[in-house]
Amino acid sequence: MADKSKLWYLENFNLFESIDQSNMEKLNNITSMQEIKKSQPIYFAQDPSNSIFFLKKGRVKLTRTSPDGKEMIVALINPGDVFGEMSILDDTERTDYAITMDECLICAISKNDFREFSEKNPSLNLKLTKLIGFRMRKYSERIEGLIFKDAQQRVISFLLSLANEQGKKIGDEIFVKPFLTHQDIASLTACSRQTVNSILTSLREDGVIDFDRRKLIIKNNNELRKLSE
Amino acid sequence: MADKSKLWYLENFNLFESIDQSNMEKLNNITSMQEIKKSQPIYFAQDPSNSIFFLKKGRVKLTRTSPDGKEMIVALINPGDVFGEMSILDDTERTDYAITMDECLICAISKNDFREFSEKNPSLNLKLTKLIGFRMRKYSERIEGLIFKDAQQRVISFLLSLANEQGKKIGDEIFVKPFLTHQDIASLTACSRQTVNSILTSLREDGVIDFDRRKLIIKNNNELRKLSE
DNA sequence: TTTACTTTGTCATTAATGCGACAATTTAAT
DNA sequence: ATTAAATTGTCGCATTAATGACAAAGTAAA
Repeated sequence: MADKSKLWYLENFNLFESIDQSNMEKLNNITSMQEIKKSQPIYFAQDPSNSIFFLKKGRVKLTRTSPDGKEMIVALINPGDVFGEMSILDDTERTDYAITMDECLICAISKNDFREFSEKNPSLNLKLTKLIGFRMRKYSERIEGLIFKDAQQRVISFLLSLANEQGKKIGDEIFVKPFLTHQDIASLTACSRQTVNSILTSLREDGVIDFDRRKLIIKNNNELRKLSE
Repeated sequence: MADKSKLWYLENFNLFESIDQSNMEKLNNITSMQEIKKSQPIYFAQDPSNSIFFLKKGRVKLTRTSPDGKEMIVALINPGDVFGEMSILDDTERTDYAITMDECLICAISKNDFREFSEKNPSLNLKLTKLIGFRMRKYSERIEGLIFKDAQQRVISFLLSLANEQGKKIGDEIFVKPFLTHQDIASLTACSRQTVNSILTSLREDGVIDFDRRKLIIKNNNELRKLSE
């Protein structure tokens, strides 16, 4: 199931994969490529949302900030992912803030160009529809998690999805190179930094994970999965 | 802003509004109308999702249940609203459970018929896209609320949206005929029934609302709005 | 190397909310 | 009309997780 969903993702959401050569060139013309340094904003909340982005290299995080300054991470964007696609559905301003976490290579397409292009490429349209459906499902899973799960279950669910997306299986264990601070994990799972720390520590004590500043290892995937439900 | 959003809703999401007479008849042919009694299921979780529904009369609630039996209300559906439209984006099974709250008149269209029909009616397609965008925004507002707001703020936000959608303004006050139990409000706002009760009671003590079993009155909208932020 | 800054780890305290219990009230069913 | 069931109102207690504080460890900068 975990692997299946990853595969499915790759097959379905590499948005431009099935575009033929001649269209690919047209696409290239309406596209601008940019290298962006670490910790640079891509767009801000309240910006007009008139582009869709495609991340070639690096990592991006989308965040939202509460009136009193708390940060929530809406999503982590990995190479191959699309982001900012709400602009196609909706002419309202951006509600989130996009910032690079690494040096990034980002491809941008204006909303209008994209609409025009996708009208002539039905397969792209279909993929976009699937992408939107996927996003909706993600959102509703998140709502469900916030309502039904406690902090530990949410953190574990996050670890599992991280392992699924970024992990390398070595024997029974899954290795992940950590690139998120505890504060990041807290902003992703809606709890405090200290709570994240104590959850991780107690999971390590129980032997289901191991971690330090340079590695994160899922030692007992099944047990973790049980704990997350 | 509140009124604007209601108007916008009516103009944009009365999905079939701008369909012309001849197409309306075609639509009628691929549509089945059903009267359903109070407290009857329309579909269950895990059902194949192959229809879209259009509520003509009555009220429907969409719920989801946690493994240990807690209920969350995903959405309340009012006359004029579409529901089950995720089926268009997505061929997976239903994740929610739809049940009537009143005697209802419901119009159903098979997913495939709808797709076919909407291909020939670009305006419908556009509306559908807007609807999806609207749903996404709703979802992300809900996530934000769950993360940034406490129980009282969430309950108040709910009261405000209820007043906005169902309320009748009389002078400075807004009257709403209550049709939800405290437990329902709890399931909508992700807190316990007792917490809802004590929040409502304390708001009544402060004079910003009034309520009993037959009425709910928003006495001080501005104050409520302030409290919800 | 020295210094400043960020991140992690830990603890004690506090605040928010859940939960069980039970009476009072209202509504529905017979 | 009587009885049963659902809903509301109120407690006190238990639990979860936030918060503030501070030391230790690691990282970046000067």
